[in-house]
Amino acid sequence: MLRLSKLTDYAVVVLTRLDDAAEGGVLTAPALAGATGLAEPTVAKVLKILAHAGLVEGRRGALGGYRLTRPLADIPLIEVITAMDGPIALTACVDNSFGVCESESACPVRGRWDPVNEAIRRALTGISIADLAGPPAVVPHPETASPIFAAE
Amino acid sequence: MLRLSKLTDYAVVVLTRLDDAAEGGVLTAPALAGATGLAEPTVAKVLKILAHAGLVEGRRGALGGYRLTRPLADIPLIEVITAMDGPIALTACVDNSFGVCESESACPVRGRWDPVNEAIRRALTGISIADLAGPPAVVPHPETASPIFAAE
DNA sequence: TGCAATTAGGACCTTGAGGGTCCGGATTAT
DNA sequence: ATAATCCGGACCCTCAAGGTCCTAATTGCA
Repeated sequence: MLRLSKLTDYAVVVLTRLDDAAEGGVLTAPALAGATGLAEPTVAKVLKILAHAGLVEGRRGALGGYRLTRPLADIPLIEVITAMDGPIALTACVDNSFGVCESESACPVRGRWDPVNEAIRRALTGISIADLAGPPAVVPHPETASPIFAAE
Repeated sequence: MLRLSKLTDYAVVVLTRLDDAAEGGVLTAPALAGATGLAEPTVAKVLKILAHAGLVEGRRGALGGYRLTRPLADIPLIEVITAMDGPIALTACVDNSFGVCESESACPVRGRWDPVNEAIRRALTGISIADLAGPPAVVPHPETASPIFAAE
C-alpha cells in the first residue's frame, strides 16, 4: 500500500521525544522506551540505526545515552526514511539493476520510473521532522518548500 | 524501501501494451502475456483488478478481450497505484484507525502524517501513464502539472 | 581496581502480506 | 454444441519486515 516501515514511524516518534525531553542532554534507550510506550529492544534498534546514519549520537557507559546531532527542523523527512527503509525506489528497475529484469527488452517503461521517484523525493525533502512534531497543523514551510501543499 | 508492489509495475506495463497494440480493439490476456513477457495467470490477475477499478473493460466469450476505457494520458499514476496497492497511507495511524494504536496517548505525531500522504498523492496525481510510456523523456506536463519536476 | 550502566553489533526466529498459480462458473461467437 | 474467453475466488509459498536476545566494547563511580 505504498507504506513505509514501522521502524521509520518509530524513528520519527523517538526523534521527537528525544528533542522535547532533552534540550542538549542525553536520554537512555530505556528512558525513551518508557516515554514513547514502545518496547525497549525495538527502541534500541531504532536508535542504533539512527546513530549509524548520523542523526543521533550515542555515548556509552554509565551516564550514557543518545542525543540529537541537529535540531529537528534541520532533518528532512526523507533522511529518516532513507536511513530506516533504505533509498527510495518504487520499483526494482531503477538504475543499478540492469540485467536482472528478464522482460527488459520488451519493457516499454524502461527507466521511466526515475522521474516518479524524483518527484516523491522532492515532496519528502520539503518536510522536516519538526513539521511532523510541532504544534502548527498545516503548511510547514510556506516560502522555502516546494508548493506541494498548495490549496486543492 | 517505500516501494510499490510488483503488481502495480506489471499494471503499468500491461496498460501501455494495451494502448499501443490495440487502437480501439481488444487484446486477450494470453496475447498480452506474450507481448509483455509476463506469465499468463499473472497478467490475467492484473487485468481483473484493473477491470474492477474501471481502467480497462473486459469482454467475455470468443473474440473477447480487454480494452482501455480511457486514453493513457487521462489515467493518473495514482489511480493505478490505488487500484493495485490500495489507498496511499504511509503509516497505520491515518484517520480511520483510531484506537488501534496503543501508544496513541503518548504519540507526539498523532495525525501528523496526513499532510505527508497528501503531498505524495499530489505528486503522483500529476503524472499520467502516458508520461511513463511515451517517448519524451522528462517534464510530462510543463504547464498543467504541479511543478514537481522543476529543475534541481 | 572492580562493578554497574549503557551503547554497539550482530544472530536469530517468527509472522504476515505480497506474489503467483489454479479451478470452476458465466458468457459469447461460430 | 463447442470452443474461447473473462470472472470470481481459493490456495500455497516465499521472503523480508518486525521483534527479541546475546555478547562484546566503553565509561563513570565507589
